[in-house]
Amino acid sequence: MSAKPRIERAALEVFAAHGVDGATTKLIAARAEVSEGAIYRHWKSKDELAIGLFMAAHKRLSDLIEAEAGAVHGVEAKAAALVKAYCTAADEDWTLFSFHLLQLHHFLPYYQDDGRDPVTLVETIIKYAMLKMELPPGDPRVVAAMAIGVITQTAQNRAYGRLGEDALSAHAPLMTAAVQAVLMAR
Amino acid sequence: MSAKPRIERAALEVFAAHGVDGATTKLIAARAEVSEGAIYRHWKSKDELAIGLFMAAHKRLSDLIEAEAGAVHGVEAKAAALVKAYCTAADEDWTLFSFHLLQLHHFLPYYQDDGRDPVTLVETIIKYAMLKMELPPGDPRVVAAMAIGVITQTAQNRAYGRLGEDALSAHAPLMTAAVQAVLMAR
DNA sequence: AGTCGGTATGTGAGCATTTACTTGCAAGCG
DNA sequence: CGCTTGCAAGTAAATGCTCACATACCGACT
Repeated sequence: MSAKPRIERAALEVFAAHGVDGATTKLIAARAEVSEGAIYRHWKSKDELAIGLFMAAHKRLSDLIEAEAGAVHGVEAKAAALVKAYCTAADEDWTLFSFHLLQLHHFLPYYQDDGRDPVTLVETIIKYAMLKMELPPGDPRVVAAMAIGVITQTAQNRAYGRLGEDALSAHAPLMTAAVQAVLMAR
Repeated sequence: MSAKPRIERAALEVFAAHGVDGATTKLIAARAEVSEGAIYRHWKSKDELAIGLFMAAHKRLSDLIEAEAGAVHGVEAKAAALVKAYCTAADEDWTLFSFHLLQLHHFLPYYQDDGRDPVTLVETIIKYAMLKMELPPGDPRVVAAMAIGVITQTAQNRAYGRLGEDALSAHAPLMTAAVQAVLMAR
């Protein structure tokens, strides 16, 4: 079988476990059962490999949020959609999702600011809902952060092994109620 | 002036910016205006330096939570106390706080499981409140994660430069209301 | 007060090792 | 054949850390 997908999987696992800087090309190659040189047939550098994987996760999550939230109306439903988007991303590829979650700050410099990242998307939804008086007023940046925090911290604790092996979606009802509560609270 | 505190400050800044693995002893020494060797007069290794700083932040935050939450009664007040504890830690030394926040997962292996970390403390408070029927039932591990997420994600976004330069405590009222809402939501 | 000696602190050149990455070669394949 | 994919061995640079040496500090003893 071709080495490229094996390398991607291996890299994902190693990056998630050790961080981008802590991961070595040797480890990735060994885990993929491939020589180190094989990596460089497909990527220019270790960082390019890492960025590619990260951006894939980033795009997937953003797309899911846009799709789910765009398909429904009203803040309550949009909150549920947000939780659903995160849970779908987490359930369909937990390694990719947790890599994105835990290594986010490593890639901040590479962020293109096109407003299509999860935080900005949620911020926009909240701003709009405030305009329509569906939400009480308040700094949308903070409200967005708090709402997302409900989900991401739960996911983080799962990644840390504090929540057992259940899928993230197992906690979706609880998270949905909490996100809705955060949005309305003031 | 003695080099040790200068090294601690420099290391904190470099670790927070580049991560533990991404930080080099050369960079730390340069920033502290000290030779590399000086570091090793006070610490056995780069990792020991990092762990020491991390544990200081960890202990400070845990102590604040225990003190603030222990001084009041009722979940509402304890929620406010939790927010206050985080804000105090963040305001009194933002560099130390953000280092702890962003590099947490690097130090998970070193965690001693004495129940005195922030998450477990909050979990215990929640369990007790549920027993006393002050809170609706639900997985305390998840509820604790969600409540803490409200605060930590806000802090993270501040660290990412998305919230301006205001102190974290500037958002305390909003966060307090949100945490209380999360606790009661179901 | 002065000076001796031991210890703590800081230097900077340098060490062994590890790191990301390259290169020459060969096999697979349409 | 021509092109892609993979390997094994290598390279130059960087990294964490050490060590011989220099200086500052500080109490004890005359």
